[in-house]
Amino acid sequence: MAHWLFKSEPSTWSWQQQCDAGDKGTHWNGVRNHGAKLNMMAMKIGDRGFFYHSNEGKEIVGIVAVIKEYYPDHTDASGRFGMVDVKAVEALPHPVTLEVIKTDPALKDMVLVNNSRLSVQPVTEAEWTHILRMGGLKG
DNA sequence: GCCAACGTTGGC
DNA sequence: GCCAACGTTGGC
Repeated sequence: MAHWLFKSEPSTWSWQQQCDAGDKGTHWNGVRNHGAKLNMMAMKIGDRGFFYHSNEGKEIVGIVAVIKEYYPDHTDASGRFGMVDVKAVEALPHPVTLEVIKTDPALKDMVLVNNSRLSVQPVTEAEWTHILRMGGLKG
């Protein structure tokens, strides 16, 4: 199972809103970047991803699951981009901040550190388990 | 609010 | 198909 990181500005779409959407989940629409698109196309149902708040907070606040694989984004007039559906799984008891991530040698190769503008990113198994423990889960 | 980094657009 | 110009993102 692959792991991912979804970025969102809380003022546009927050973790709280994701939680309020419940098990039905929501469309992760609005992605207009080919790198992010390729990552979404690689997602399978059941894959997990971190939910990261950009600009405000700048921290990983929760975990989402992919519940629908890549399909066309009806909000994209050009028809070139698609989206997946995700639902909230659980919150991190201790959100992991960008500041902490940047100072941790084990996480120095994270895409979040090296290409912070990419809105949907892959996360390695090592990074995933490391951050889960830092966040207070499974550890 | 500023600005660097990056992606996209469009003229050639 | 190249590349300059432009717009957007997101950390600071």
